[in-house]
This record gives sequence, structure tokens and C-alpha cells, in this order.
Amino acid sequence: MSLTERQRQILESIIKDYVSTAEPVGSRAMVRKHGLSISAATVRNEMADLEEMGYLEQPHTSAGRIPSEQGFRYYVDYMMESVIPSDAEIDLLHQALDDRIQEWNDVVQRVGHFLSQVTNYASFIIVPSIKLSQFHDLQIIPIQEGQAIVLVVTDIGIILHRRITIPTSMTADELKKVGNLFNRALRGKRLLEVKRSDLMMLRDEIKSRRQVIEKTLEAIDTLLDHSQDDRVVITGALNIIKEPEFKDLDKLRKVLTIFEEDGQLKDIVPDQIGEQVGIRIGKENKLDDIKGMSLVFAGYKTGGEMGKMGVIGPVRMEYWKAAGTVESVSRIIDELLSKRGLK
Amino acid sequence: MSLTERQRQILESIIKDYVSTAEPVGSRAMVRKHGLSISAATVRNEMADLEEMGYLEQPHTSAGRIPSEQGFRYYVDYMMESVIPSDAEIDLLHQALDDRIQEWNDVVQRVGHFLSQVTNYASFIIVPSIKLSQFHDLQIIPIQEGQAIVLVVTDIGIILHRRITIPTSMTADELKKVGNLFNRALRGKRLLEVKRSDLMMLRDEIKSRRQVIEKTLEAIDTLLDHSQDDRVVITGALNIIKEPEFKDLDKLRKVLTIFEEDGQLKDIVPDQIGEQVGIRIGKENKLDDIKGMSLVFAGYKTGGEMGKMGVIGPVRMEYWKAAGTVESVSRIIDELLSKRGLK
DNA sequence: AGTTAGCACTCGAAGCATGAGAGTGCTAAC
DNA sequence: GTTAGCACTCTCATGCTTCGAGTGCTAACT
Repeated sequence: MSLTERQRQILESIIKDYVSTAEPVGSRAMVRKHGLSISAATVRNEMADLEEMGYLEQPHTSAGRIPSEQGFRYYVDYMMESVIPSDAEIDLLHQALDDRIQEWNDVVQRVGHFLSQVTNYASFIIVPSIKLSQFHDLQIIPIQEGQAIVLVVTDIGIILHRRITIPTSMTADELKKVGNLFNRALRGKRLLEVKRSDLMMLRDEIKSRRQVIEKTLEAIDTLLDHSQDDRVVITGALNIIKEPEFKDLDKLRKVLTIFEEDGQLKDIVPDQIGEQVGIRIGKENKLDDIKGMSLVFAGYKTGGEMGKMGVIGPVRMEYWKAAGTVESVSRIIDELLSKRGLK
Repeated sequence: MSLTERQRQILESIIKDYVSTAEPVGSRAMVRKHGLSISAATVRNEMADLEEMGYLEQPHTSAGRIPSEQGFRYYVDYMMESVIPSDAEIDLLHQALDDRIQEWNDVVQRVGHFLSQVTNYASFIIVPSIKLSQFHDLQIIPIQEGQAIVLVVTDIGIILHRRITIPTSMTADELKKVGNLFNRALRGKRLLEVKRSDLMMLRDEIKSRRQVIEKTLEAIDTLLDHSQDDRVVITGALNIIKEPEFKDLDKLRKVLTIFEEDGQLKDIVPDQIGEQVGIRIGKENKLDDIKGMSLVFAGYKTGGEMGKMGVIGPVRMEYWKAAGTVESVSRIIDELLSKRGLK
């Protein structure tokens, strides 16, 4: 049962009005505002039909109509035209990501900030666990009597480091050799796969080296341990405080709590995710506490693994703007990442 | 004009009641609750006196009394007994700071989390700029054809790194020598003081080295640039959402906004600060937006510089618990930092 | 003199009625 | 198929009343 052109127009008008005002829109007000050439009564009839089909709903008998989640879904699937950020905005992002930024942390911070600022919703970026990255290089560098730094470089150029203690007798040269042992054994493997058993052969070394090897293994272990699974960065959480749907403190708290425990958000974003923009509206989300919100997200490739990013806001969301922004940003990150990195 | 013992008791009772209920406390209710051996009428008389002296105030004529900020101040100065965290709680902190944690970031995160969890207020930790740390060691480590990592170690063992490009002809040995040049020139200086002019002499090197020197200087510059002045970490911001004084969305937004732009909090905490616990109540704070809140803070030493940490909550705060916790944590951090580090 | 009981008074919060305004659905006419 | 007209519904704001907690004051008590 598809919609007539006029019904689609009315649906769109209602969505636009409702998204910007957060008030139910009535037939009379709508005709007046949009200067339609049909009468309020006609609109009323169409509205009644749209409601019966499930695209609209009425908060109370005597209120106007608001789009149902199904209505938003229809709009998003069949009618929406994404609005990509203006050139000025894109420039802003390019500028924020200037070439001197090497720290992955900084990049994530800035992208998140951009997303939330442009869309006015909260943004999230999920960074795949470092464990999935590939091992590129390991070095052990003495820094002073009895201390050295284990330096691990991954395929996409992320650098991990950790101090270890070493026998005072070890020379820099020997440390270098130990490092090379690791390199030969591990290069190209995923960090995740670094298991002690794989390195048993390294045990057959002379004793002083064995100590270093042991310490280095420990260091790698803790480095991996402490890089929790996927890292979630949320920016602009406060944006949702503006939305009238969260004037209720309890709802607000629930949402902000989800944001604060970043673990939760990780589970909310669907796992299979392409670089296409995906949208989850209200109850389409799995987690109960978030059924009142919508997600607009996309994936980005980082060294073979998929990261996720997007924005989260009320169901009454400017999907067109959010989708356009997320899409643009995801593309820009992909470009950036393929330009950088070590390979 | 000092208070009689009975007045002090009444003041304390009012403070305790008001802090836990957020309601004005009336004479009758107070006598009943605390099982006082004096009558409500007597309490009323004393209350009237306390109000005249400025230690109490009345929201409306027919409401009970609440402590004024001056009342809290009096309590904090002359009557308060700090409640230090229980052994179990302290253990929790020690556990969270287990020796395997080397990352300064992790330490800060965990301490913040502890503070906010134990006190139920928002916690902040201000980490002095890395620029004030002293230069301990610099090394340039080749990682692949044409690329190397500049590694800077500070006096307290913080490790900074940044990738640079190098002429493909450079050998590891030569890089090491360049590194040594830097070490001779810089060891013991503050990072802040690394000025190009100081390093002019390094310019007289052969050309290929000059390039590396130049790149390394750039790397140091950006490392310093990107480590913004003082870093502020706020944890448990959501705790304040529970406080009834922030049921007003506007107030809530203001406070959360201050939290989100960490720059602001830096200016709020007094500059001269010992390791003693300091308390700022309500209007004693300089910044307007924060005159409705209280701060409990202390300093901690990190490699010669002073960091700051504390909690921030409503004026109606459990100062006793907050002060005890902040004091304990500050001492524990000091111990931790003096045990660690490179010197 | 200090303490207490009693009482009139004040003020905010909660509950209820009322009216205005916006919107709907239906019917009948165009 | 579209529109005008009209009775009806429901929310929201406003004002009024009542209720309860608390105060301040006076007079009596110890």
C-alpha cells in the first residue's frame, strides 16, 4: 500500500515541522505555514489515512499529529535527501586534522567534536581494539642503568610503549638483538595472537637474554590488557540536554549514564556494518534504555579492521543532516587513514 | 561573638539533616529526630539567634531553617571532623593503582574514578603541564626506511613519542649520535625551556644530520604544542544530576558545560595550594557560574610541580566525607609518585 | 533568667474547577 | 474528490481553596 504524492508531501511537511518544533502539527497550522493549495479539511482526511497506515500518530485525540517511528522510517528509506556539510564545515574538519596530528587519540577527539558540533547531537566513535592490529616492529631501548623501554609499532603506525627493568649487564646491542628475535617471530601477526607458546623457542636463549624476553612478554601482555577491547569516545553528550524530550530528568539520567559507561554504547551499534550510513530509529534499537533515541552511524576502515562512528539523538532527529555529516566524515577518515599509516 | 555549646549542637544537627535531606529543617522535626532533651520552642529561640548571627537562613517565613554558607564555613572551620575512607575503600584504590599501571593517564583515570565514587560528587584532577617536566633522555629510533621515532623521557618517567621522516641514508648509529647531542644539550632542563636558540650550536653539523636535528626539534615542538597547558580530567560528572539543587535544567546545563570545557575548571581552583585540603564554599568561588557549588581540593607533588585534585558538588555537601577522602587520596598519590619515577 | 506550652499567623504545595485554544471527525454541500 | 461548518474533545493555564508544617510571640512555669 504505497503513498500518493500528496500523502508523501504531507508526511514530509509534518516531519520537518515536528523535528524543528517538537510540537504535534495540526492540519490548519500546517496549511497556513506551508502555503499549501489544499484545505485543512483535506489535509485532515489524508492525515487520518496516514495514521491508519501507521505513519502518523496522535498524542491525544485533540492534538495534532506527529510522525510515528514507522513514519520516520518511511521518510528515511524512500524520501530523504541527505544534506552534506557545507564546504566551510568540511574545511574546518580538514583543518582540525592537519598533518601534524599523529596521535590517533587526537584524531578521534577532533572528529568526534566535529560530528557533534555540526549535527548538534552527541557523537560516538568506536575504535577497534588495538589487539586486532598487526605487529609491525618491536624495539627495546635502554634509557638508563637497568631500565629500558619496549616500543611496539603496529601496522597503522600506532605506537605503544612500556618501561621494563633489565639486567644491568645488558648492552644496547644485545637488547637490539632480542628485539630482532621478537620481530622475526611476530612481524605481520595480530597482536591478539601473540601467545607465549608461539615464543617458546625464544626461551632457548642464554639466561640474561631470557630475562629480557620474559620482561618484554610481560610488557606486551600488559599493554594488551590495558588497551580495553574497543574504545568508545563520546563527544557533545550535553547536546541532548537541549532536546525537549529530555526535560524529564530521569530519562536524561538514563541516557547520560549510558554515555558515561562507554561499554554500553559499543553493544548498541550493530556489528555488521559497512561504510554505508545506517540508521536505527527508536525501538529498532535493541537496548531498552535507548529505545527512545535514534542512531545514525557508519563504519570506517582502519588497518583491516572496521571502526564505527556516528551520532545519537532523539527520534525526532534531523536525519538528513546527520546522515550527510556521518557519511562525509566517514569518507574523510578513510582517506586520511589510507594516506597515513606505515604501509 | 562565639557560639554556646548548645548552639553549636543545633547548628551541626541542622547541617547534618539538611545535607542528607535537602529540606529546610524545622524546630519540632529536629527535636523529634535527634531526641534532644530540650523543647522545640527553645530550639526556635536558638535558631532565631543563629539566624541573626548569619549562620542560618530561612527560605520563607514559614519554612524551616537551612544553614547559610557562613554556617557551613563555621562548621568546616571549627567543628568538622573529617571522615576518612574505610580500609576497604582504601584497599580498592591501592588495588586500582597496582604496580603494573605505568601510564600516567590510567593513574589519573582511576584516581578520579575513586574520588567520585567514594564521595558521590564529581571529581577533578589537574595534571600540571608536561612542559614543566624536566628533560631526561631523548632517543631517535629508526623503525623503517626513512622513518624514525623520537622518544622523549621526562624526569618522572613520562614517555612522549612522535614519528619523523629521516633521510634514507641515515644509519641507526648516526641517529643515536644525534640523540646524544640533544641529551648533552638538554638533560635536566625543563621541556618548556627547549628553545631553538639554545640549540644553535647543533646547526654546525653535517647536512644529513642537520635535517634530522631539524625534524627532531619540530617533533619536540609539536609534542609540547599538543600537550595543552594543564590537563583537567573530570570524572563522575553525572553525580551532580542526582542532587536536587540541579533539578532546574538550566543550572544543570551550566554546570555540565563548565565540566565539558575543562579549561574553565582550571581557573576555578586556587593557584597557591598546599597539600592541605582546601575548601571553597559557594560564593567564595570566583567564577559566577559556580557560586552555587563547593570545592574540596588538595595539591599533590609530581616531579617538582604541583598538581591539583578534588571534588566539586553542591554547597549542601558532605564536607566531612569529601575532605577526608581528598586528603587520603592526595597522600596516597604522593607516596605513589615518590616511589615511581626515574630518579 | 531561662525554658516551655499554647496559639494565631504565614506561606508553599497539592487538589480542583473553570475557561480558552487548538485540533479533530463528521456531515452536507460544492 | 474537495471543502466549509460545527459540535466535540482534550490539554494547559489560571485562580481558588484547603492542608500542613513551621514560625514568632506571649504568658506561665521552674
